[in-house]
Amino acid sequence: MPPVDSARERTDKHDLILDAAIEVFAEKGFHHARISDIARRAGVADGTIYLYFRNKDDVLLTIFEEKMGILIRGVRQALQGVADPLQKVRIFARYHFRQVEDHRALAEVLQIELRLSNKFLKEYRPEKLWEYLGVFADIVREGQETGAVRPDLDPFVLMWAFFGSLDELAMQWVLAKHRRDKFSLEATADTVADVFIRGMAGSGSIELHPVVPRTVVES
Amino acid sequence: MPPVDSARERTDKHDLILDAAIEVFAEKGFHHARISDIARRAGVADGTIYLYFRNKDDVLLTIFEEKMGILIRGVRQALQGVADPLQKVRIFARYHFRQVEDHRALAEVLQIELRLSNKFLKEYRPEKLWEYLGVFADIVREGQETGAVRPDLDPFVLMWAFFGSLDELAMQWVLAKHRRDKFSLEATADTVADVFIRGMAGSGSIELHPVVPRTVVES
Amino acid sequence: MPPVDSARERTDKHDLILDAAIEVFAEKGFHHARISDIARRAGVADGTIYLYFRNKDDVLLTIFEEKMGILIRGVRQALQGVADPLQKVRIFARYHFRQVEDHRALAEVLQIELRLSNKFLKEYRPEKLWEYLGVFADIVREGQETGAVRPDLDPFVLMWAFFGSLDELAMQWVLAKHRRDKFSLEATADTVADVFIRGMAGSGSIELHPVVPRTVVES
Amino acid sequence: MPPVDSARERTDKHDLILDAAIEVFAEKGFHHARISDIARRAGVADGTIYLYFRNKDDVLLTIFEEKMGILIRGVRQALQGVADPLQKVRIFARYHFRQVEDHRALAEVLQIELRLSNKFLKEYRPEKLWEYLGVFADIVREGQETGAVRPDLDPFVLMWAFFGSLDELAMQWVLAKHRRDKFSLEATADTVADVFIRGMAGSGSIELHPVVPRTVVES
DNA sequence: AATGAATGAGCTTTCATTCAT
DNA sequence: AATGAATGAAAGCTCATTCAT
Repeated sequence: MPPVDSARERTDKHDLILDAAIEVFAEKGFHHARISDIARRAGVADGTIYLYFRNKDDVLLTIFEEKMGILIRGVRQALQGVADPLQKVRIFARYHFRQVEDHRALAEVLQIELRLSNKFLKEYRPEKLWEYLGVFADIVREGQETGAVRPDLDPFVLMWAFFGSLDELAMQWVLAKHRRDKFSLEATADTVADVFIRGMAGSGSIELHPVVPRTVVES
Repeated sequence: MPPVDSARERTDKHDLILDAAIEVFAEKGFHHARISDIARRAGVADGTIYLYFRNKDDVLLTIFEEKMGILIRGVRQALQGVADPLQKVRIFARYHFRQVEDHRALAEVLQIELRLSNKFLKEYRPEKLWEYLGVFADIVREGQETGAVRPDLDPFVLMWAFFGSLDELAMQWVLAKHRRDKFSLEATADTVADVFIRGMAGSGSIELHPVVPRTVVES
Repeated sequence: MPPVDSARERTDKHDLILDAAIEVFAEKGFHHARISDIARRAGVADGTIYLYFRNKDDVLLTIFEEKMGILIRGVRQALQGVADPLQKVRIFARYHFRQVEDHRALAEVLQIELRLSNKFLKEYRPEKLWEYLGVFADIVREGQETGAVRPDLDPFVLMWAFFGSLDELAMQWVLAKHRRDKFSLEATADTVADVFIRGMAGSGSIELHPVVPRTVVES
Repeated sequence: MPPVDSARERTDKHDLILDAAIEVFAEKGFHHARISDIARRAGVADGTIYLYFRNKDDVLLTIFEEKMGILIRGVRQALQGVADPLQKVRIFARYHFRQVEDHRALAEVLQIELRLSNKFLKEYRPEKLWEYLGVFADIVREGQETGAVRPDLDPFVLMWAFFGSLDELAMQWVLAKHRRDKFSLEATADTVADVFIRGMAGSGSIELHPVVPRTVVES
């Protein structure tokens, strides 16, 4: 993920609080993090947090919204100038894991703590996530138009399957911190990309594996 | 999923409480479910729950342990007699989604509520999950020995990638209940299986294995 | 007011808490009384209060409800066997002030603290108060039927005027505790009764003061 | 009530704030009214209020002090030129209720919100109220000197009894706004006056004083 | 084994008030 | 005089857990 605030004043309370919250959430977990912990870390009073955010949930959700925005801009930029859809898949995977690796605390919050929030999972519509994944879905659709991607694959299903793989591996990588068995995210990115690229590829692109007709499966 | 415990009486307090808990957790969420809710639903006193479980977390974890045990036995049985590793992948996917579809309340608890428990994500070692996924990792290893699966793929990475796909799609399917846009898990199983089978397959291996009819899975 | 619990166990938590609350409310005021103050005084845990009452307001309202019930039964009993409506007015006044005098803490709560509760003044319908005052309104109506009370007086207005007088004097007597100028409630009862009896009396009963026709006033 | 402050500019912050406060207190209640609400309504900054008033309580108390001052001057003026003490009682009652009727928001604040303030009831000495009621007590004493009022009545007791009646009825009238059963304060004034006049009158005094037409009061 | 009344720790949020500008 | 961003104290209520019966 790109630097959160490349050249702005560090005293802006909004950012100050969010950055403190990311650290505290990553350390203690959302549920166990007290507002006063965040306030102390940010160097402001408890009440100040409520001048910038509605409540504790809002702090978490804002982290999600703002950081996802950055993520979306980042992945679009990384894909710029790349023509081959399958190549884009690899870039997407690498980009995703790179962000996780470069922003561990943030990744931990996004990967784990966000999911601990009832509000997030059940009430909130994570449109920013959909937008992020929409970038991938567009790659699929584009590939299907050029014949690079098999036309029988549902972009919606493929999108969640791809994200599920990235997300689960990122989760395991983050959790590995608490255990002792870290693994390389970089190699993982290529493995996942390889599998999906071969799995998605249209007949014209990977000659070795003819497509099994879908109807057979559904017999 | 098979009957939870075919050989034992259904009035056994242990099972009575777990079944009540699954319903309550699915309805109100783990956090908002009160012990007294579970007790009332199970027809026992609050204190009785503590005769069978250490605490609220333990109830959730026990659901996980016991249900995963059933899942593991079930998937092994579904794979029995199947020789082709790639075919096994398809069966695994179908089996997984079939369980989600047939046990919605349980799936909701396993998919969503389980992740709301700090204990589960950070402190607990979900060995039953590893055992379940180990079945898949073994398929990969086996396939690599016979040449059906590309030897350059890390079974560990592949395992989490595959599970991530299944899990994320199951999550979206469960969450779709709260929204209005359900989709077919059956077709989804085949799409995911297709992508992974092609992605994993060693050269020239795909044509060899005709699809096993679905009835086998459901036996 | 009659003894709250003439011959019952003092360990009943409900009464224990209410009695403690009356004392604490009288001492510190409703707003400044903390639930933990009441709990400590009653010798129970904070949470126990919530087993018997919905919240702090409910404790105050229950005091009102229960004590007013006793007050109503008491005033009815005091009026039993008295035939003359004007005599009943005197008995009502004396009874009211006697209760205030005998139950200072309770009177203070009912007089002062109850009125500090927004809920009570704006949202709550104090039906028990209406029932208590209804006893007085019935005296008026009865007197109007026998000719003892002027027929042109609205019982509703008279009821609130009479209660206002009693209440304000009781308030001043209670507040006098905080100042230094106590006065006799007994003599006060007779003064108020005298004024209202003469003011209410029909022409047949107090010959000296012919009624000024109401129409003149409204000219 | 006469114009609040005829000789001074209406943009004076002091008055601006008080007028805003009366409205806000009447609408939301003293307790739920926030300083920022008053500030916004008055068109000033929060901090500005503290340049004119010590604190929130002081705002309420100042409303009381200033408005009571006006009330005192008003009632004295209404009584000017009236000789008969019993007639004065009627004028007092009419004047009091007329003020309540003409200044609902203010009446609501004085009737209800003022009593919600602990400070007012327990710590504050409402000398302005005493001065207002002193006008009534003086009427009583004066009447006792001329024989128009029974000499055995304690002016202090009578004063609180009379005020209690007025106040309670005004309270019921104000509260009736929240319910649906308004009643006429005008007729009520005469009823209360009638009762007290007869109740206070010395022998043979009543016939002497014809009722003064209402227009005098409204002059 | 079962009960369920009792416990009491735990924490978000509000808002009157301050004070640097 | 005026501002308004920042402060931080303060407490009601819930509910997992216990334990006497």
